Amino acid sequence: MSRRATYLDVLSDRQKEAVTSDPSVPLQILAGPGSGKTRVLTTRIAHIIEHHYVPPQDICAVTFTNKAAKEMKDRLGNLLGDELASKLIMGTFHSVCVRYLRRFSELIGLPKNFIILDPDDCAKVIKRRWPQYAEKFRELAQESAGEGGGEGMKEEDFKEKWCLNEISRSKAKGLEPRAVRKIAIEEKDPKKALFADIYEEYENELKDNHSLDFDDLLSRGMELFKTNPHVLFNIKHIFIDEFQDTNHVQYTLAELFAGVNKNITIVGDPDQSIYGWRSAEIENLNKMMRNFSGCKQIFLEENYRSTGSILAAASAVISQDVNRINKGLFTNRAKGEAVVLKRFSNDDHESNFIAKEIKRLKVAYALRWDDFAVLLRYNAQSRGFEKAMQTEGIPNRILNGHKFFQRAEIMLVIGYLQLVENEAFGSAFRRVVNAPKRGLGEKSIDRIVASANNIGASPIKYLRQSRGDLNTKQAQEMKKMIEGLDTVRASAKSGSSVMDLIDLIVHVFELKAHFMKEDDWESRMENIDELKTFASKLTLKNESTYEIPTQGDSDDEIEEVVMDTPLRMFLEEAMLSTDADETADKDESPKVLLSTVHQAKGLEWPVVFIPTLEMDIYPFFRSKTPEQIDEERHAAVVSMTRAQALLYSTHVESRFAHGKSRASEISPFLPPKHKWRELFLVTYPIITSNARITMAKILDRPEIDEKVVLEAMASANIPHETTDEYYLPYSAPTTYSQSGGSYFSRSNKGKDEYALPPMMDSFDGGFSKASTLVGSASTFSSSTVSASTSSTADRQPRRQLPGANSVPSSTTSSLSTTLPLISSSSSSSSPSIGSFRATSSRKINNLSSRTGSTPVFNSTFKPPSFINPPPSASPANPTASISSTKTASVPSHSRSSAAATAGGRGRGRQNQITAVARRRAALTGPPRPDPPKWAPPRQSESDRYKLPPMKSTSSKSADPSILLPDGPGTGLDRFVDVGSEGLSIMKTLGLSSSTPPTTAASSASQPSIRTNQSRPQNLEEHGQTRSRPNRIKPSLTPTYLIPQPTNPETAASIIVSGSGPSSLGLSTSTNGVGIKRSLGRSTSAGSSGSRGLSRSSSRGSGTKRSRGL
DNA sequence: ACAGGTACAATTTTT
DNA sequence: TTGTACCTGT
Ligand SMILES: Nc1ncnc2c1ncn2[C@@H]1O[C@H](COP(=O)(O)OP(=O)(O)OP(=O)(O)O)[C@@H](O)[C@H]1O
Repeated sequence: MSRRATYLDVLSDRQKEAVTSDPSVPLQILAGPGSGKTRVLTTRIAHIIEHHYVPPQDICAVTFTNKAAKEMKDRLGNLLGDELASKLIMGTFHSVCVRYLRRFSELIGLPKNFIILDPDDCAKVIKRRWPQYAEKFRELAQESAGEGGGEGMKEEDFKEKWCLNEISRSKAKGLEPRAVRKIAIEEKDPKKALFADIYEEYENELKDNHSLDFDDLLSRGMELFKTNPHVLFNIKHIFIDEFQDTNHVQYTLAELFAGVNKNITIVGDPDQSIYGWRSAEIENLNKMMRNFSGCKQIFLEENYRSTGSILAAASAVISQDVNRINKGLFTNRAKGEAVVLKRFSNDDHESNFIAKEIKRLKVAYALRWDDFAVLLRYNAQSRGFEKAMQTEGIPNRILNGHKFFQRAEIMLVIGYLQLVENEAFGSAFRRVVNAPKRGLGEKSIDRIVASANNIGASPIKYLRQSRGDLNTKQAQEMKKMIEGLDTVRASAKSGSSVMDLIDLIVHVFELKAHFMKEDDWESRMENIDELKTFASKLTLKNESTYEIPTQGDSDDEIEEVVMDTPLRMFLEEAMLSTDADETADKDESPKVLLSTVHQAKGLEWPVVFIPTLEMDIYPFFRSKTPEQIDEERHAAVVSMTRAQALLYSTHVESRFAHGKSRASEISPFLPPKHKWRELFLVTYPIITSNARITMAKILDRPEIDEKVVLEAMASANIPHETTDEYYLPYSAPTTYSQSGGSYFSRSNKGKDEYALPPMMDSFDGGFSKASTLVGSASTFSSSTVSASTSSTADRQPRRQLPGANSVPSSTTSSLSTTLPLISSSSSSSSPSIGSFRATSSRKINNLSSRTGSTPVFNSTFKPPSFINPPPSASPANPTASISSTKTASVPSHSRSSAAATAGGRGRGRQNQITAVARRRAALTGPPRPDPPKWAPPRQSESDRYKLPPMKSTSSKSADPSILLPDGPGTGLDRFVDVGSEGLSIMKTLGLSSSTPPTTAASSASQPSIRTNQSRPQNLEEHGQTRSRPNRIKPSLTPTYLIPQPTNPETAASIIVSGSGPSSLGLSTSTNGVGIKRSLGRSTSAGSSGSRGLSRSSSRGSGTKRSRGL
């Protein structure tokens, strides 16, 4: 009783009505963002369990993402207790379907151990046959051209991607190949007919493969429930969140779950539909009204999430959609701070602004890193922002889909696991069979598969009984591989954990040796460690997972245990999870989130940044139809309405892409300028104590202690009021004020005129002089950073990297790779740290086999001795030892003809840039420390700011207190986020807080940890030079295998105990292998892990690299 | 079979 | 600028 009162108490009357509405009446809750839909849904579930005595295992709740499912489970746990909550059948449509399919596979003729196909594997199915298809298409096109038709038969529209999408769309609509063919014949559409063939072949291959793709999970699920409705015998009620984004099959599933009783509750918002591109149909809302007679609708109108200002701005955007029914959303919250709409001259300034502003706001409002989110239109946009945050030392996390699982090394290990689970899974066979190299090329593989098909067996089964036409060596290798698989399978049967299986696979198939043929093997091994961590977290999670109730007696139970083997669960989860970090521990160090709008749906943050509010991004340039444009607008509005207290939107005049700067216009979604005055602040916001009070209220947090905040701001040098100069990259605020003064003041005077910030680039004629000054200032800043590092080095020679000063310029690029970016363990979450292109993205000659971390250098290229000190040289000096380990990755350059090769090319380029930098220095040049060559501004960047750096800047660069925020004058506490932790780290390391940057920099030196092919090169260049003494990144030991706890519980406890930024020590302890091991593991699990996870090169690793492997 | 070089292409959203 | 598909030579 009292409990019920409790949960109803926190609801509005309307919400209460929704919660307590008769469960037997179908219910639609339609409401705008932040109106508490999800809260109502959750509470309603609890209510029905508590008040209507429906057992939780009889309730199914479907969300759109795993994240949302987790969130809901947590909230339910709070309402009902974890035990009850965990019994609910809850998850995404996909994951729920998998559970059922697994359980009842035999009912629809599915093998029990079917494998979920990775999208990359799906693509390969099509790709493999593409030449055929393309040929056929050309024939068809010619024919139809002859007949005068030919429209819609353009070859450029017929691509693999299109086919894959089309397959997906067909499945989402519930169309099988036969149905498509029928339509094609009716419509006399040759293209569609060809597609039907392709589709059919695709389906056949999947079937032979014992595999299902994502869409199959839904459509086969639908098939199961249609043909065997009794498997849903117990379902008493289904709840669906974000209903506006369901597609046809999902709608059907909803109906099937609702069953004859039609007990269904859905929530949705037509204005937030953003998944039309994957066949979501808003129409489903109406369809539901039609198909569920007596369906009740409840509208919620009050927004509880955001301030008045944010809501007003969002309304101004959404109301441009004229066809929309206005839902009259309102809020009783305070108006709050104005929404900031800021324009910058280019993308660099935009991202710098965001990074710096996050730092400022965090202190000024006493927030945590995870109170901030930067919401993007598409994933690739994260780079620039990641880089900026990196530079500012902001711990961040990128939500990236399940890219981690697409990395070549991960797919390889998973491939072996898949074959252990189900050796008929041909995609895994193809992936794995020649990695490590077994002397089989594509031709041989095709032959094996073909022969196997002929006798109707899987390739492995075929190979077990016949050596086909393989040569002796190949046949031997195959035998060995199959024996290896059998070994692992036996281990799996005997109950080994997935972690152990992974270790076994790495061992049995000698994957490490395989990886070590390439110079980025360390990061690959790290990623495999990460996969193990993922596996261990999963084991824990699965213990609290719901079971699908079955009719009949309990001997099923035994079967069930066999069914849900850890391996099977792992493979499932690995395919379905969007983010390896999803299972992240709650107490993991907080991070700023970089995410796409789509993944941010349903979530909220105190502070949200929306960059790139520009034409061709919002709406995306490929959006053509009004529906598509509307959806783009929805995306923009969804972003805006994620914000609780502060919303910043930015756009730029010129964006850098594909090596070129392109002019960019503001998004047409923004309201007309005359409305800006009431909606936006176009200048930098001043942070007042009033604002702090409002913030606390909105967030429902304790009042912020003014005194504490003011002190923090003072000590971190954070102004209440800022100007452009404050946001200049890398600079201390005073650096440019003199030169830029008049210019800035002008900009600041511009009242509500949308004044161009001074950081314009040179093509703006009007301000050319000033902008030149400033532009050059910021240009120079990159070199300034270099200078700062080296000047620090000059001041603290004993701490610097051995030999750093004497680096011959021609080899500095190598050195760069030995200088890792400094960062705290928390900031290490960002994927880029410590990795570098030289080894990551260039394909490099295989060196003769290397052992351990001792690099083997080609005789023609001798690295300077300091690069490669013998490991023994350094026990007392971590720096040296670490750089030595790093060196293992460097020898990319160790090739005979440096200039001709990839590595050589890379170096050449760097030298070129260096030359530019030096020339510039010479031009402007009051003497300043020789700019270290490992941090040259990227060429294009320099091009963008046409002029050489200002003298004043360069002279300032000599002033350590300005250039080195952490210098003796400023103190560590400047970077508040690290604070005591950083200090204690320093102390642990025996360094005083006044230790200059380089010290920490070098002590934190570390090998490349995760290699990210897609990361811009200058990222690490800047990162490395940007000294961050108080951020210490744990170093990961590259060479030896980190022992894994065998039992998941141990593993978990280690992870927990080691989580958080305190996983340091590592950075310095050289010989403390023992420590490193345990801590290193935990580090990997916690922060540094997510780094590699979150960023993996889009395709680079997944596809291209797979060849290398 | 495999490695290296060159020309070219192209930039979304996800389970 | 970066990633990759294709072509070449060993
Ligand atoms: N009655 C209420 N009183 C106070 N706060 C509320 C109330 N209802 C919801 N909230 C809060 O408002 C915020 C938004 O709620 P919720 O996420 O449920 O909204 P939503 O409608 O699902 O939003 P969206 O459509 O954007 O996903 C949450 O922080 C929630 O705790």
